[in-house]
Amino acid sequence: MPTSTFLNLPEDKRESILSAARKEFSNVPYADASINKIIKYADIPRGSFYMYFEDKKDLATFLMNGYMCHIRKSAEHAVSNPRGDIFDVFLQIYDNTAKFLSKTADNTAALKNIIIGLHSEFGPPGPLGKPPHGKFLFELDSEKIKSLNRDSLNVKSDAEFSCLLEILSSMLKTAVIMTFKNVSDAKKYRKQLLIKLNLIKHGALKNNEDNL
Amino acid sequence: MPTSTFLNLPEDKRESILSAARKEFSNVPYADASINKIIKYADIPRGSFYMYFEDKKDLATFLMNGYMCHIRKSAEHAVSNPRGDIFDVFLQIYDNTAKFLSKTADNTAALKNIIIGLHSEFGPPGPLGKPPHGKFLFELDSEKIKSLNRDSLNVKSDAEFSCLLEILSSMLKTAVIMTFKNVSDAKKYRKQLLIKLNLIKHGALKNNEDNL
DNA sequence: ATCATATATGACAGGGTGTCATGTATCATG
DNA sequence: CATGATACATGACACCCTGTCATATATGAT
Repeated sequence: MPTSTFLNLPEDKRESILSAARKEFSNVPYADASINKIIKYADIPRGSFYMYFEDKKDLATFLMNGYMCHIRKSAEHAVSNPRGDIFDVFLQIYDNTAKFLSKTADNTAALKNIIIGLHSEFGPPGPLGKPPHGKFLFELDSEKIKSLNRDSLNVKSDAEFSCLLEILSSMLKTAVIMTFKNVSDAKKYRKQLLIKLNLIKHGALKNNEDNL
Repeated sequence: MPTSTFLNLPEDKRESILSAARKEFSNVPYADASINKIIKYADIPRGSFYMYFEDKKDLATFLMNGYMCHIRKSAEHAVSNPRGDIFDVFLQIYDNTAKFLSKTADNTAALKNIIIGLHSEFGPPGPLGKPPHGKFLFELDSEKIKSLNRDSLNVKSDAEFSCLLEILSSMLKTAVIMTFKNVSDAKKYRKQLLIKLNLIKHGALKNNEDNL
């Protein structure tokens, strides 16, 4: 988290710093983005940066959260107010994300690099809601998601349910990351996600009559 | 790939460099491992390193391939000579890996850090056999794996089969990475993999009578 | 008016990477 | 053997980065 000092900065200065950061993160992959460049772009002294942020990851996470705010909210909404089954929830989340991406196509470069960079740093998907260093992307509230209706599911234990969630999470994550890498192929990735969901569906559902 | 110059080095010198590298990779996470340290440990001049390797990743990949040689071979064997269904192949690969890990528990630290580090760099699982920067872990020969018997599977198209493979790959990868992070919990991760395989199995199989 | 507290600043220490000009060995060949 | 080409070795160098800290300045409370 940025310090309160940063958050209390006059808006124009704050924005100019964030803008500089977006510029740098747009230009180069996350690992290569340098604080040096950012402070040059923003024309602030080195010390100030460390007055405001802990390090690069702190800044990047903050930027990402800003970007992802809407997406996350709609994801949480999808979880809290499920229209269909649990599979549909994950598809909905994907759709919301893809929609957001195509809408704000201009400023996506920075987000893309941050997402991909942080995705690497955060490592492979851990237990839901407990990623290594705080929330990332769609590590949804495990309480809410665990309270979802399981009646139609062919899972006998919590362990099985957790595994199912991990599978779904991982599918979603892959689809989202791929979409970030190549927004123009969103349809393709949605299709793949759909296929995957269907594959897992017919194992996770008690009844095997349902199609698509 | 290391240069031929490196490969033609007298064995003791070569080994001492690799040993130095293993030491460094054991000590710190991949991102923090430094060429500087390695050349100090190996007592070779800076220039020599770059005569032998392109960069850190080059060296790390080489080391990993050495480590993974057996595992990969047994994985390929499992693919070429499937005992059971395709799900069993992936389970077999996991078992081989876990076995190898518990056997060579001493020198695993370096391998662990490299695997986890490179896993991050290589990013999320791509299409089988076409990872971003060459083969990593279990990116199996897509030709061989695509020629596996699909009769008992409920997949109608190549696209569906590919998706299934991606799911299985991703499950396996997660299990392996987790096992690397915490070898002592291998049993737990195997159990989870088994549950996941079962979940996907009952959707991917035409007949839904089979248990476990 | 005074003092404590918050904020700003940039020089600095410490570390890292990749390159390159300059050596030194090796080896084929006239 | 002499000579020139080719491969290998070396470490100083240029350049980049990060995080800290002593010092300076503003802010605000008493």
